[in-house]
Amino acid sequence: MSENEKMTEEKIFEAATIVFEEEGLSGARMQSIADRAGINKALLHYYFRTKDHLFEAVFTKLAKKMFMKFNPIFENNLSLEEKIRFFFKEHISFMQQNPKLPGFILNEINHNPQRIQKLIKNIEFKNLWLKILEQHKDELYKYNITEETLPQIMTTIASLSVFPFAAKGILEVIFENMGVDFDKFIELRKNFAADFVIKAITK
Amino acid sequence: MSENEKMTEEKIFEAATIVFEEEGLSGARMQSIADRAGINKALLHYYFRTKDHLFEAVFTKLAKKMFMKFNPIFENNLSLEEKIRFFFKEHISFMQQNPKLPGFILNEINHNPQRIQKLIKNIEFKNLWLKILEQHKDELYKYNITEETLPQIMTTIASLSVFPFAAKGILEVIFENMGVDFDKFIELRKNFAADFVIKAITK
DNA sequence: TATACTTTTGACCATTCGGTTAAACCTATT
DNA sequence: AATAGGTTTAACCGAATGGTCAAAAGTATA
Repeated sequence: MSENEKMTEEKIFEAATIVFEEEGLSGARMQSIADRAGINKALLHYYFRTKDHLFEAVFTKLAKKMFMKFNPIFENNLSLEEKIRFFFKEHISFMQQNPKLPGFILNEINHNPQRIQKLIKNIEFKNLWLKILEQHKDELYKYNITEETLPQIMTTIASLSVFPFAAKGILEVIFENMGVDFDKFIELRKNFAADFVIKAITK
Repeated sequence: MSENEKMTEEKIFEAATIVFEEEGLSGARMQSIADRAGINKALLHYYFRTKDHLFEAVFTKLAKKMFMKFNPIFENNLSLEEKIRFFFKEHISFMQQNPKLPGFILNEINHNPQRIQKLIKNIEFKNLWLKILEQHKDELYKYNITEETLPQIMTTIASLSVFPFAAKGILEVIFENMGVDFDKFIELRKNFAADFVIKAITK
Protein backbone atom coordinates (compact mmCIF):
# COMPACT_ATOMS: atom_id res chain seq x y z
CA MET A 1 0.00 0.00 0.00
CA SER A 2 0.92 3.61 -0.38
CA GLU A 3 1.08 3.85 3.42
CA ASN A 4 3.61 1.05 3.55
CA GLU A 5 5.52 2.52 0.64
CA LYS A 6 5.90 5.84 2.42
CA MET A 7 7.11 3.97 5.45
CA THR A 8 9.82 2.15 3.54
CA GLU A 9 10.93 5.18 1.58
CA GLU A 10 11.06 7.13 4.80
CA LYS A 11 13.08 4.42 6.51
CA ILE A 12 15.56 4.40 3.65
CA PHE A 13 15.79 8.17 3.63
CA GLU A 14 16.45 8.40 7.35
CA ALA A 15 19.06 5.66 7.24
CA ALA A 16 20.73 7.28 4.24
CA THR A 17 20.79 10.64 5.99
CA ILE A 18 22.61 9.21 8.97
CA VAL A 19 25.14 7.23 6.93
CA PHE A 20 25.86 10.03 4.45
CA GLU A 21 26.25 12.59 7.24
CA GLU A 22 28.67 10.30 9.02
CA GLU A 23 30.70 8.91 6.12
CA GLY A 24 30.25 11.37 3.28
CA LEU A 25 29.26 10.46 -0.26
CA SER A 26 32.39 8.48 -1.13
CA GLY A 27 32.66 6.86 2.30
CA ALA A 28 29.04 5.74 2.55
CA ARG A 29 28.17 2.17 1.59
CA MET A 30 24.84 1.16 0.12
CA GLN A 31 25.00 -1.96 2.28
CA SER A 32 25.33 0.13 5.46
CA ILE A 33 22.28 2.14 4.48
CA ALA A 34 20.30 -1.00 3.74
CA ASP A 35 21.35 -2.57 7.04
CA ARG A 36 20.40 0.54 8.99
CA ALA A 37 17.04 0.69 7.23
CA GLY A 38 16.51 -3.00 7.97
CA ILE A 39 15.93 -3.91 4.35
CA ASN A 40 17.55 -5.60 1.41
CA LYS A 41 20.14 -3.74 -0.61
CA ALA A 42 18.21 -4.29 -3.82
CA LEU A 43 15.30 -2.40 -2.33
CA LEU A 44 17.44 0.70 -2.14
CA HIS A 45 17.82 0.58 -5.90
CA TYR A 46 14.13 -0.05 -6.29
CA TYR A 47 13.25 3.24 -4.56
CA PHE A 48 16.30 5.33 -5.53
CA ARG A 49 17.86 3.98 -8.69
CA THR A 50 21.48 4.76 -7.92
CA LYS A 51 23.68 5.86 -5.05
CA ASP A 52 23.93 9.28 -6.65
CA HIS A 53 20.15 9.59 -6.85
CA LEU A 54 19.82 8.73 -3.20
CA PHE A 55 22.59 11.09 -2.23
CA GLU A 56 21.15 13.91 -4.30
CA ALA A 57 17.78 13.47 -2.59
CA VAL A 58 19.31 13.50 0.88
CA PHE A 59 21.71 16.34 0.18
CA THR A 60 19.10 18.58 -1.41
CA LYS A 61 16.72 18.16 1.50
CA LEU A 62 19.40 18.81 4.12
CA ALA A 63 20.88 21.78 2.28
CA LYS A 64 17.45 23.37 1.92
CA LYS A 65 16.75 22.74 5.59
CA MET A 66 20.01 24.49 6.41
CA PHE A 67 19.63 27.51 4.16
CA MET A 68 15.96 27.96 5.03
CA LYS A 69 17.15 29.03 8.45
CA PHE A 70 18.70 32.14 6.94
CA ASN A 71 15.46 33.26 5.31
CA PRO A 72 13.38 34.66 8.20
CA ILE A 73 15.96 37.40 8.62
CA PHE A 74 14.88 39.04 5.42
CA GLU A 75 11.19 38.47 6.04
CA ASN A 76 10.16 39.57 9.51
CA ASN A 77 10.21 43.18 10.59
CA LEU A 78 12.47 43.19 13.60
CA SER A 79 15.16 45.79 14.11
CA LEU A 80 18.64 44.98 12.86
CA GLU A 81 19.86 44.23 16.34
CA GLU A 82 16.85 42.04 17.05
CA LYS A 83 17.42 40.20 13.79
CA ILE A 84 21.01 39.44 14.71
CA ARG A 85 20.00 38.11 18.12
CA PHE A 86 17.14 36.15 16.58
CA PHE A 87 19.40 34.60 13.97
CA PHE A 88 22.06 33.32 16.36
CA LYS A 89 19.45 31.91 18.70
CA GLU A 90 17.52 30.13 15.97
CA HIS A 91 20.43 28.98 13.86
CA ILE A 92 22.56 27.65 16.68
CA SER A 93 19.52 25.92 18.21
CA PHE A 94 18.92 24.25 14.87
CA MET A 95 22.50 23.03 14.65
CA GLN A 96 22.41 21.78 18.23
CA GLN A 97 19.87 19.30 16.94
CA ASN A 98 21.83 18.62 13.73
CA PRO A 99 25.46 18.96 14.78
CA LYS A 100 26.89 17.03 11.85
CA LEU A 101 25.01 18.94 9.18
CA PRO A 102 27.38 21.91 8.75
CA GLY A 103 30.50 19.83 8.26
CA PHE A 104 28.70 17.48 5.92
CA ILE A 105 27.32 20.22 3.70
CA LEU A 106 30.50 22.27 3.60
CA ASN A 107 32.54 19.21 2.72
CA GLU A 108 30.29 17.91 -0.03
CA ILE A 109 30.04 21.33 -1.62
CA ASN A 110 33.80 21.70 -1.63
CA HIS A 111 34.08 18.30 -3.29
CA ASN A 112 31.47 19.25 -5.90
CA PRO A 113 30.66 22.98 -5.95
CA GLN A 114 28.17 22.73 -8.81
CA ARG A 115 25.90 20.76 -6.50
CA ILE A 116 24.96 23.93 -4.62
CA GLN A 117 24.79 26.06 -7.72
CA LYS A 118 21.32 24.99 -8.82
CA LEU A 119 20.07 25.19 -5.25
CA ILE A 120 20.92 28.81 -4.61
CA LYS A 121 21.21 30.20 -8.13
CA ASN A 122 17.54 31.15 -7.97
CA ILE A 123 18.00 33.30 -4.90
CA GLU A 124 18.59 36.92 -5.86
CA PHE A 125 21.59 37.91 -3.83
CA LYS A 126 21.98 40.91 -6.08
CA ASN A 127 18.95 42.52 -4.49
CA LEU A 128 20.13 41.68 -1.02
CA TRP A 129 21.63 45.08 -0.40
CA LEU A 130 18.58 46.89 -1.74
CA LYS A 131 16.33 44.73 0.41
CA ILE A 132 18.31 45.47 3.54
CA LEU A 133 18.59 49.12 2.59
CA GLU A 134 14.83 49.50 2.27
CA GLN A 135 14.12 47.63 5.51
CA HIS A 136 16.78 49.25 7.66
CA LYS A 137 17.66 52.51 5.93
CA ASP A 138 17.81 54.53 9.13
CA GLU A 139 19.66 51.94 11.19
CA LEU A 140 22.46 51.49 8.68
CA TYR A 141 23.86 54.90 9.54
CA LYS A 142 24.14 53.76 13.11
CA TYR A 143 26.20 50.73 12.10
CA ASN A 144 29.29 50.34 9.94
CA ILE A 145 27.35 48.58 7.21
CA THR A 146 27.79 49.61 3.60
CA GLU A 147 27.31 47.76 0.35
CA GLU A 148 31.05 47.18 0.43
CA THR A 149 31.25 45.68 3.93
CA LEU A 150 28.04 43.65 3.61
CA PRO A 151 29.77 40.48 2.33
CA GLN A 152 32.28 40.70 5.18
CA ILE A 153 29.57 41.12 7.80
CA MET A 154 27.37 38.39 6.34
CA THR A 155 30.27 35.98 6.25
CA THR A 156 31.29 36.97 9.74
CA ILE A 157 27.85 36.24 11.14
CA ALA A 158 27.73 32.88 9.37
CA SER A 159 31.24 32.08 10.61
CA LEU A 160 30.48 32.69 14.25
CA SER A 161 27.43 30.47 14.07
CA VAL A 162 28.55 27.64 11.81
CA PHE A 163 32.26 27.23 12.48
CA PRO A 164 32.02 25.78 16.01
CA PHE A 165 30.00 22.90 14.58
CA ALA A 166 32.13 22.45 11.48
CA ALA A 167 35.16 22.27 13.79
CA LYS A 168 33.42 20.28 16.51
CA GLY A 169 35.92 17.42 16.28
CA ILE A 170 38.84 19.70 17.09
CA LEU A 171 37.14 21.98 19.57
CA GLU A 172 35.90 19.10 21.70
CA VAL A 173 39.45 17.84 22.16
CA ILE A 174 40.84 21.29 22.93
CA PHE A 175 37.98 22.17 25.25
CA GLU A 176 38.26 18.89 27.11
CA ASN A 177 41.89 19.77 27.70
CA MET A 178 40.81 23.17 29.06
CA GLY A 179 38.04 21.77 31.20
CA VAL A 180 35.33 23.36 29.06
CA ASP A 181 32.14 21.53 28.08
CA PHE A 182 31.32 21.82 24.39
CA ASP A 183 27.54 21.82 24.83
CA LYS A 184 27.74 24.51 27.46
CA PHE A 185 30.04 26.51 25.20
CA ILE A 186 27.47 26.31 22.41
CA GLU A 187 24.65 27.37 24.70
CA LEU A 188 26.63 30.44 25.76
CA ARG A 189 27.56 31.18 22.18
CA LYS A 190 24.01 32.19 21.21
CA ASN A 191 24.31 35.40 23.21
CA PHE A 192 28.07 35.81 23.00
CA ALA A 193 28.08 35.89 19.21
CA ALA A 194 25.16 38.31 19.05
CA ASP A 195 26.75 40.66 21.59
CA PHE A 196 30.08 40.38 19.81
CA VAL A 197 28.69 41.33 16.40
CA ILE A 198 26.53 44.15 17.68
CA LYS A 199 29.41 45.59 19.67
CA ALA A 200 31.68 45.41 16.63
CA ILE A 201 29.36 47.09 14.14
CA THR A 202 28.04 49.80 16.43
CA LYS A 203 29.71 53.13 15.76
CA MET B 1 70.82 6.29 -4.32
CA SER B 2 69.51 8.07 -1.28
CA GLU B 3 69.19 11.18 -3.40
CA ASN B 4 66.96 9.36 -5.85
CA GLU B 5 65.03 7.76 -3.02
CA LYS B 6 64.23 11.13 -1.52
CA MET B 7 63.10 12.29 -4.91
CA THR B 8 60.66 9.41 -5.30
CA GLU B 9 59.32 9.59 -1.78
CA GLU B 10 58.90 13.32 -2.20
CA LYS B 11 57.07 12.87 -5.52
CA ILE B 12 54.71 10.38 -3.91
CA PHE B 13 54.12 12.61 -0.95
CA GLU B 14 53.29 15.63 -3.06
CA ALA B 15 50.97 13.66 -5.31
CA ALA B 16 49.26 12.12 -2.29
CA THR B 17 48.82 15.53 -0.70
CA ILE B 18 47.02 16.87 -3.75
CA VAL B 19 44.79 13.84 -4.19
CA PHE B 20 43.90 13.50 -0.50
CA GLU B 21 43.15 17.22 -0.20
CA GLU B 22 40.89 17.04 -3.21
CA GLU B 23 39.12 13.73 -2.64
CA GLY B 24 39.45 13.00 1.05
CA LEU B 25 40.65 9.72 2.53
CA SER B 26 37.77 7.58 1.32
CA GLY B 27 37.50 9.28 -2.06
CA ALA B 28 41.20 9.12 -2.92
CA ARG B 29 42.44 6.27 -5.13
CA MET B 30 45.90 4.79 -4.85
CA GLN B 31 45.98 4.60 -8.64
CA SER B 32 45.33 8.35 -8.93
CA ILE B 33 48.20 9.05 -6.58
CA ALA B 34 50.51 6.73 -8.50
CA ASP B 35 49.51 8.30 -11.81
CA ARG B 36 50.06 11.80 -10.49
CA ALA B 37 53.46 10.83 -9.12
CA GLY B 38 54.31 9.21 -12.45
CA ILE B 39 55.12 5.84 -10.92
CA ASN B 40 53.80 2.33 -10.56
CA LYS B 41 51.09 1.63 -8.01
CA ALA B 42 53.20 -1.08 -6.39
CA LEU B 43 55.85 1.50 -5.62
CA LEU B 44 53.42 3.35 -3.40
CA HIS B 45 53.17 0.28 -1.22
CA TYR B 46 56.94 -0.09 -1.28
CA TYR B 47 57.40 3.35 0.32
CA PHE B 48 54.21 3.58 2.37
CA ARG B 49 52.92 0.13 3.12
CA THR B 50 49.20 0.90 3.08
CA LYS B 51 46.81 3.65 2.09
CA ASP B 52 46.30 4.42 5.76
CA HIS B 53 50.04 4.77 6.34
CA LEU B 54 50.32 7.19 3.44
CA PHE B 55 47.29 9.15 4.58
CA GLU B 56 48.53 9.34 8.15
CA ALA B 57 51.86 10.73 6.93
CA VAL B 58 50.21 13.36 4.76
CA PHE B 59 47.57 14.31 7.31
CA THR B 60 50.03 14.65 10.18
CA LYS B 61 52.31 16.91 8.19
CA LEU B 62 49.48 19.13 6.96
CA ALA B 63 47.81 19.34 10.35
CA LYS B 64 51.07 20.33 12.00
CA LYS B 65 51.68 22.91 9.29
CA MET B 66 48.24 24.34 10.00
CA PHE B 67 48.42 24.43 13.78
CA MET B 68 51.98 25.72 13.79
CA LYS B 69 50.56 28.97 12.49
CA PHE B 70 48.79 29.51 15.79
CA ASN B 71 51.98 29.21 17.80
CA PRO B 72 53.79 32.54 17.24
CA ILE B 73 50.95 34.30 19.03
CA PHE B 74 52.02 32.87 22.33
CA GLU B 75 55.71 33.34 21.68
CA ASN B 76 56.49 36.86 20.48
CA ASN B 77 56.04 39.90 22.67
CA LEU B 78 53.67 42.06 20.72
CA SER B 79 50.73 43.79 22.33
CA LEU B 80 47.40 41.99 22.29
CA GLU B 81 46.10 44.18 19.50
CA GLU B 82 49.25 43.68 17.47
CA LYS B 83 49.00 39.94 17.99
CA ILE B 84 45.47 39.88 16.67
CA ARG B 85 46.43 41.86 13.59
CA PHE B 86 49.54 39.73 13.13
CA PHE B 87 47.55 36.52 13.38
CA PHE B 88 44.92 37.37 10.79
CA LYS B 89 47.53 38.62 8.36
CA GLU B 90 49.75 35.55 8.72
CA HIS B 91 47.06 32.93 8.98
CA ILE B 92 44.94 34.15 6.09
CA SER B 93 48.03 34.59 3.93
CA PHE B 94 48.96 31.00 4.69
CA MET B 95 45.53 29.75 3.70
CA GLN B 96 45.56 31.82 0.53
CA GLN B 97 48.38 29.55 -0.53
CA ASN B 98 46.65 26.41 0.79
CA PRO B 99 42.96 27.11 0.26
CA LYS B 100 41.86 23.49 0.46
CA LEU B 101 43.67 22.72 3.69
CA PRO B 102 41.04 23.95 6.18
CA GLY B 103 38.16 22.03 4.68
CA PHE B 104 40.27 18.91 4.35
CA ILE B 105 41.49 18.95 7.94
CA LEU B 106 38.14 19.83 9.47
CA ASN B 107 36.42 17.09 7.50
CA GLU B 108 38.91 14.33 8.24
CA ILE B 109 38.90 15.18 11.93
CA ASN B 110 35.12 15.04 12.05
CA HIS B 111 35.25 11.64 10.37
CA ASN B 112 37.85 10.40 12.83
CA PRO B 113 38.29 12.68 15.86
CA GLN B 114 40.91 10.50 17.52
CA ARG B 115 43.27 11.33 14.67
CA ILE B 116 43.83 14.81 16.08
CA GLN B 117 43.92 13.65 19.66
CA LYS B 118 47.53 12.45 19.65
CA LEU B 119 48.61 15.52 17.71
CA ILE B 120 47.40 18.14 20.14
CA LYS B 121 47.13 16.20 23.36
CA ASN B 122 50.70 17.21 24.19
CA ILE B 123 49.90 20.90 23.97
CA GLU B 124 49.02 22.28 27.38
CA PHE B 125 45.87 24.23 26.79
CA LYS B 126 45.29 24.25 30.52
CA ASN B 127 48.10 26.75 30.95
CA LEU B 128 46.85 28.89 28.10
CA TRP B 129 45.00 31.29 30.34
CA LEU B 130 47.94 31.62 32.74
CA LYS B 131 50.28 32.22 29.81
CA ILE B 132 48.11 34.96 28.40
CA LEU B 133 47.53 36.40 31.84
CA GLU B 134 51.23 36.73 32.52
CA GLN B 135 51.97 38.21 29.10
CA HIS B 136 49.08 40.64 28.92
CA LYS B 137 47.99 41.16 32.51
CA ASP B 138 47.48 44.89 32.15
CA GLU B 139 45.81 44.79 28.76
CA LEU B 140 43.20 42.26 29.80
CA TYR B 141 41.45 44.86 31.92
CA LYS B 142 41.13 46.98 28.81
CA TYR B 143 39.38 44.18 26.96
CA ASN B 144 36.44 41.99 27.82
CA ILE B 145 38.66 38.94 28.21
CA THR B 146 38.28 36.65 31.20
CA GLU B 147 39.08 33.01 31.73
CA GLU B 148 35.40 32.37 31.05
CA THR B 149 35.20 34.19 27.73
CA LEU B 150 38.58 33.00 26.46
CA PRO B 151 37.21 29.93 24.67
CA GLN B 152 34.58 32.07 22.97
CA ILE B 153 37.11 34.65 21.83
CA MET B 154 39.62 32.05 20.67
CA THR B 155 36.96 30.23 18.69
CA THR B 156 35.69 33.50 17.29
CA ILE B 157 39.11 34.49 16.01
CA ALA B 158 39.63 31.08 14.45
CA SER B 159 36.15 31.23 12.92
CA LEU B 160 36.68 34.55 11.20
CA SER B 161 39.93 33.33 9.69
CA VAL B 162 39.19 29.73 8.78
CA PHE B 163 35.52 29.67 7.89
CA PRO B 164 35.73 31.60 4.59
CA PHE B 165 38.09 28.93 3.29
CA ALA B 166 36.14 26.01 4.73
CA ALA B 167 33.03 27.43 3.04
CA LYS B 168 34.82 28.54 -0.13
CA GLY B 169 32.63 26.38 -2.35
CA ILE B 170 29.46 28.14 -1.18
CA LEU B 171 30.83 31.64 -0.82
CA GLU B 172 32.21 31.69 -4.33
CA VAL B 173 28.77 30.96 -5.77
CA ILE B 174 27.03 33.53 -3.58
CA PHE B 175 29.70 36.16 -4.18
CA GLU B 176 29.63 35.61 -7.91
CA ASN B 177 25.93 36.29 -7.74
CA MET B 178 26.60 39.51 -5.84
CA GLY B 179 29.42 40.60 -8.13
CA VAL B 180 32.06 40.14 -5.45
CA ASP B 181 35.45 38.56 -6.14
CA PHE B 182 36.41 35.90 -3.62
CA ASP B 183 40.14 36.59 -3.71
CA LYS B 184 39.59 40.29 -3.21
CA PHE B 185 37.21 39.49 -0.36
CA ILE B 186 39.92 37.42 1.31
CA GLU B 187 42.50 40.14 0.88
CA LEU B 188 40.20 42.65 2.56
CA ARG B 189 39.38 40.17 5.30
CA LYS B 190 42.84 40.35 6.86
CA ASN B 191 42.17 43.84 8.14
CA PHE B 192 38.40 43.59 8.43
CA ALA B 193 38.56 40.63 10.80
CA ALA B 194 41.24 42.24 12.94
CA ASP B 195 39.33 45.53 13.18
CA PHE B 196 36.12 43.65 13.89
CA VAL B 197 37.57 41.66 16.78
CA ILE B 198 39.40 44.57 18.33
CA LYS B 199 36.31 46.75 18.11
CA ALA B 200 34.20 44.03 19.72
CA ILE B 201 36.46 43.31 22.69
CA THR B 202 37.43 46.88 23.47
CA LYS B 203 35.50 48.23 26.43
C1' DT C 1 83.32 -8.15 -14.57
C1' DA C 2 80.94 -10.69 -10.94
C1' DT C 3 78.14 -10.10 -6.81
C1' DA C 4 75.00 -8.36 -3.66
C1' DC C 5 71.60 -5.14 -2.66
C1' DT C 6 67.93 -1.81 -3.48
C1' DT C 7 64.42 0.17 -6.50
C1' DT C 8 60.86 -0.30 -9.99
C1' DT C 9 57.68 -2.76 -12.72
C1' DG C 10 53.80 -5.65 -14.85
C1' DA C 11 50.91 -9.10 -13.84
C1' DC C 12 48.06 -10.90 -10.65
C1' DC C 13 44.88 -11.76 -6.40
C1' DA C 14 41.02 -11.37 -3.07
C1' DT C 15 37.69 -8.51 -1.67
C1' DT C 16 34.45 -4.95 -1.86
C1' DC C 17 31.16 -2.30 -4.10
C1' DG C 18 27.30 -0.53 -6.86
C1' DG C 19 24.02 -2.47 -9.42
C1' DT C 20 20.88 -6.34 -11.76
C1' DT C 21 17.71 -10.21 -12.20
C1' DA C 22 14.31 -13.49 -11.61
C1' DA C 23 11.60 -15.38 -8.51
C1' DA C 24 8.88 -15.12 -4.14
C1' DC C 25 5.69 -12.51 -1.52
C1' DC C 26 1.94 -9.50 -0.43
C1' DT C 27 -2.36 -7.18 -1.08
C1' DA C 28 -6.33 -5.58 -3.40
C1' DT C 29 -9.87 -6.46 -6.88
C1' DT C 30 -12.97 -9.51 -9.29
C1' DA D 1 -10.29 -18.71 -5.43
C1' DA D 2 -8.02 -16.66 -9.39
C1' DT D 3 -5.68 -12.78 -11.27
C1' DA D 4 -2.88 -8.77 -11.53
C1' DG D 5 -0.25 -5.26 -9.49
C1' DG D 6 3.31 -3.60 -6.88
C1' DT D 7 6.93 -4.83 -3.20
C1' DT D 8 10.77 -7.47 -1.24
C1' DT D 9 14.29 -10.83 -1.36
C1' DA D 10 18.41 -14.00 -2.30
C1' DA D 11 21.65 -14.80 -5.45
C1' DC D 12 24.52 -13.11 -8.70
C1' DC D 13 27.64 -9.96 -11.85
C1' DG D 14 31.29 -7.05 -13.58
C1' DA D 15 34.21 -3.46 -12.45
C1' DA D 16 37.07 -1.18 -9.29
C1' DT D 17 40.12 -1.25 -5.47
C1' DG D 18 43.86 -2.03 -2.08
C1' DG D 19 47.41 -4.92 -1.90
C1' DT D 20 51.05 -8.76 -3.26
C1' DC D 21 54.79 -11.08 -5.78
C1' DA D 22 58.36 -12.50 -8.54
C1' DA D 23 61.14 -10.86 -11.84
C1' DA D 24 63.58 -7.02 -14.15
C1' DA D 25 66.36 -2.90 -13.89
C1' DG D 26 69.50 -0.13 -11.66
C1' DT D 27 73.55 0.76 -8.60
C1' DA D 28 77.38 0.28 -5.62
C1' DT D 29 81.32 -2.61 -4.09
C1' DA D 30 84.89 -5.91 -4.69
